Amino acid sequence: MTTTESGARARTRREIVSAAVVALAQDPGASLADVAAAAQVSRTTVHRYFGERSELLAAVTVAVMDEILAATRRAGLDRGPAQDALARLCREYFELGPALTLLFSGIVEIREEDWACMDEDAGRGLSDTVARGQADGSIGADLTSAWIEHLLWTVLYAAWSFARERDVPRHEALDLCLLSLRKAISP
Amino acid sequence: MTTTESGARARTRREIVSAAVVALAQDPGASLADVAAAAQVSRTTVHRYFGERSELLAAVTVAVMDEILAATRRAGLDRGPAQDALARLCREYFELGPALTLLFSGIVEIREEDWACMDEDAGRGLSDTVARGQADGSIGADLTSAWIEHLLWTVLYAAWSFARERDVPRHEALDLCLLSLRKAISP
DNA sequence: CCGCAATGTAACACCGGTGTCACATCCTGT
DNA sequence: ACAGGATGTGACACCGGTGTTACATTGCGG
Repeated sequence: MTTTESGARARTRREIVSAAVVALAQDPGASLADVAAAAQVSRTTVHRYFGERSELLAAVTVAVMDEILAATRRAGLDRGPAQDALARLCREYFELGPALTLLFSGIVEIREEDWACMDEDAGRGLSDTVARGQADGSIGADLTSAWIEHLLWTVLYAAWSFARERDVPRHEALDLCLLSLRKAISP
Repeated sequence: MTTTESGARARTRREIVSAAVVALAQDPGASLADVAAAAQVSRTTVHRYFGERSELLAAVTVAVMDEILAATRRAGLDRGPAQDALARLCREYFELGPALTLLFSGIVEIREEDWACMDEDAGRGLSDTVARGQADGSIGADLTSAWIEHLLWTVLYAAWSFARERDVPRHEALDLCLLSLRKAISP
């Protein structure tokens, strides 16, 4: 019955959202027409699914949050030494690509409460891992944990943009990132 | 004779440009009306001085470049150990504030050739200092110099935004930045 | 194969930013 | 006090993005 309809609608919807992620990452001022073109869809269709621009943005935000949540889960932060866990997290986040750009450029804003909610759900988040590392001495206590979290995100984005702008191979940029980060947060 | 006229015009012009720097740093999509308001000037006046938006943007770019150039000169990169020189550079750049945001957010684009030209003029730039440090062993050779430069800018901006978003005292954010950076690029 | 859902096309009004003007006002140096 | 430059005010046309609608077309499922 509605299986088909739901299937078709859901597919188009996903198509539009993921096109929006890419388009907005490339150009923060991308118009709905741009997004529609990227999704190989009429502008009218975009409006049919999302009505207002802000609705699309909201959907994009949710999509990005889902990606982050999944990546965080894959990283398995509670396994092994804290430094290794953070390195795994970086590798996962690095693969997020455009979503990472969106998050970092502030197009997508994630509220404090949502972060907390995600941490809850992801089997403990970034902040706990940092705290764990500082507790067992594998991560330096000379830096605030808040700063370390901020630093991780920033250096991660640095690596991503480094690979994108200069055309350095991605794995190379990632290695530089991991090395720098490990040195920066070591005791 | 034209001393007065020239003086008045130059003052207003500077006022508008510096207001534009602040306004654009706060909101990348700031309208000319916003800039005019920030400069306490009529929108018409802005047009009188710059005609098109792009002209204003160009003027802003020049202003930012000048600020960077001056900051770089003040840092005196050829004095003392490379690590200290880079720390001094960070301190100077950190004080750039909104200009730093503009530069980092890509609103202001500086072409490769202009960077080179500035380095020439600033008594040797960032890249030479990194190279010097790597040559004398005070900076690790495990990281590419290109990456270290990229990292420095990024971590600097991280500290700036860290102080701005969370309301951490600026000097505190700067200290965290300098410490992280020193550790990251040490041998 | 029929029918409905999904999509496309075209046109429209609306809004905000832009760029330009004419005219009024203010301020400053002489 | 006067002349001229600098600025403000209000108005205008223009453009691009937005949101809506009516109607045509396609295509998939029953």
